[in-house]
Amino acid sequence: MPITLQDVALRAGVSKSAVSRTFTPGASVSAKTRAKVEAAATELGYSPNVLASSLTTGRTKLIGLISNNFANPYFLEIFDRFTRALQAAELRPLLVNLSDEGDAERSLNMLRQYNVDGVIVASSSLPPEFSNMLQKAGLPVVHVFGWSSPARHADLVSINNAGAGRLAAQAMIDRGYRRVGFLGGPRTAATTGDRLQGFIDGLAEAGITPVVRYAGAYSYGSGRAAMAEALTDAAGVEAWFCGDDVIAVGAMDAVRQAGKSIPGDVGLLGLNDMAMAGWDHVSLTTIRQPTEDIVTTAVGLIRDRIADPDRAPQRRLLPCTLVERATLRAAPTRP
Amino acid sequence: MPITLQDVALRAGVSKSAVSRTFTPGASVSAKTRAKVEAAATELGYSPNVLASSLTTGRTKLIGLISNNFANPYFLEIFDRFTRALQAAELRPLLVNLSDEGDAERSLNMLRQYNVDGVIVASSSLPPEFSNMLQKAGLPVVHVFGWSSPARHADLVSINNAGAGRLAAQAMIDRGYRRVGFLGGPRTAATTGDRLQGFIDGLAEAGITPVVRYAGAYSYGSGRAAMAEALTDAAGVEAWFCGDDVIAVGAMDAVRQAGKSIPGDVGLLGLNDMAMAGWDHVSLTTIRQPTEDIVTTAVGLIRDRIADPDRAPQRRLLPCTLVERATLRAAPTRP
DNA sequence: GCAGATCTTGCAACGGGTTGCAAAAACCGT
DNA sequence: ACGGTTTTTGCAACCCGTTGCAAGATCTGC
Repeated sequence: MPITLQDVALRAGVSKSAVSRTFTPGASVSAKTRAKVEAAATELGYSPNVLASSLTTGRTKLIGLISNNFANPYFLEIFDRFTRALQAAELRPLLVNLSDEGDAERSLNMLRQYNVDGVIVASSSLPPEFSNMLQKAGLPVVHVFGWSSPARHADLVSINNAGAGRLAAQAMIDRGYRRVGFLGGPRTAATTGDRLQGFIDGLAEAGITPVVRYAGAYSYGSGRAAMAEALTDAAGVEAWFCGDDVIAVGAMDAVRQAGKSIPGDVGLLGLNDMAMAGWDHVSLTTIRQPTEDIVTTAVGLIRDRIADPDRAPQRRLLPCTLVERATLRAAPTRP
Repeated sequence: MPITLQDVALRAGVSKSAVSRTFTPGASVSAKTRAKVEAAATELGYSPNVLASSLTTGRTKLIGLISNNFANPYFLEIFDRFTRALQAAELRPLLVNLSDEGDAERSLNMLRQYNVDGVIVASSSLPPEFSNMLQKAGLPVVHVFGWSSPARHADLVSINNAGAGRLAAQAMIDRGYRRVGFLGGPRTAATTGDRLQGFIDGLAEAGITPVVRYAGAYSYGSGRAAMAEALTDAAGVEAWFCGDDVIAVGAMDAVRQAGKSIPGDVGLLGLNDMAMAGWDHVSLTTIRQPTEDIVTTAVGLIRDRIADPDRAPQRRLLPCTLVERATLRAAPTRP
């Protein structure tokens, strides 16, 4: 049923090789043959079978896009951008949902079965070991949205999490908050520790030590539950730096549920700047990740690494900025 | 570098065929050979190359998952469920972002190049013609979340949109609303018309004719803008049936922005019941799509159609239910 | 117009599997 | 132990392209 190289060759009255070469950029074909082949090809509606060609070339142009953050609206934006960026680079995302534990082995297997050219691990909560495992298995991988300092195997694109923590600390200090809390993402997430450390360091300059709590997952429910607990548990805290916007939104509801006002009674600072953070009723003051940059950088890195699998692990840390909205009280304007 | 069938055959001291057959369910291999092969395979860490086998079998176990709804948080849930359901069926989602127009042709081409076994079009705003085009090109396709009555080519899984419209009408009537509006999704979306028709029909029984407005897209911004306009434009409306939850959330903010209360001054009814609809500060009264059912049904259909490409187009319409929350006033309890 | 250099082109082998077919092996009943 | 079945097995061709190689065609310069 589908048109093959053979069919086109026959129709154009040339050999298979000639047809193959017309579709291979940089191969040697005369203008005459090329014309004949192209005519025949469009006539027949032929498009080469990538998978068959991958057998000999070893390239499938398939990129595994792995994540386990399917409860965090921010990741819809991530997927949107990644799919576009990959498509623009003529690459195809094979989406892998790693929400269910224990699939790591099977996923690796799968990715090898499909001969993916590379893997993008887009997750803040998958352990670096996972990326390293893939990398060791010979797959080019770039890890996005995670970072644990010692890991030096897979390529990495991330924000400077410690820097973001310090930025958050500065925002708190500028606004005169003294009793401050950190409501991190999952304790196991590589990023959480870095953010906390930066936060602690930044606050230390003002002689402040933050209260520390964790949400169990990057989700509304976890943020809400964690904050509900923290409100009785650590009642005196004036403002919380949340490890993620969706956690912050959950926290926000817990605060309101408790009858307190934002930012009057409790201040909240998020991280990500997902679209929803800008919605009127959310208006979350937050630290923006340069999502677009992160994505294009990641796609660039994966292409580079595919081209040269042996080069040293790369690391790109992109800067964040504070986005002022309505969940922290205003900073006093300086004269 | 990667282990091949050949390697395993050599190691196990059998022919390639024997190895191939041990990995083909239902093929004829003796227990003895199978044991030898399996031992050799695990020893070498072999897993068959799906792509190579697809050459002869014609099956890639790749499913194109196409959408253009990347601004609607509901679709993160959709992707989550689809990826899981497909993975559970040993199928792999090749994610295609069709947000940019004009890619239809290229996408078809791509899907053919990758020899996908089938396509799931998960979109309420892609025209049925798109699915039909794929179907005509010989790809098994099931269209999810859309429905236009006359289309009878691709398989379809959807809710009964007209029914949902009537359900919405009934909800309005039950609560004593008389001046009612419909704030649909994009005018071009297949579903919008059906929902409106059902809504109109349902209201007609009570002698009510709704005001009709449309949002330009399934997004917060579109819902907000459309409602902002409608508030001056159609000021007397007491309650709106919104074509989608995210539109309803946008509308909600527009209403509040205008200084009106919900549901006091303006009632809102959504459709989907995405996770966010249940968040405290949203608490959207909405019509629930049985998402899980829809997804498993769709995956079932695509498997069936792959098995039998020539069977008549199927259509599965699943029932919706009303989820009572806080954006419509309470219905008077009947004695 | 010709020898030599440069392009094009087709052949055939290859990549990693699958599968029809016939030969070999294991089974059966007596 | 033997003929007849039923299974199991290996061979070789095939799936759809790619690519090294050598032969054929074209182009150079003189």
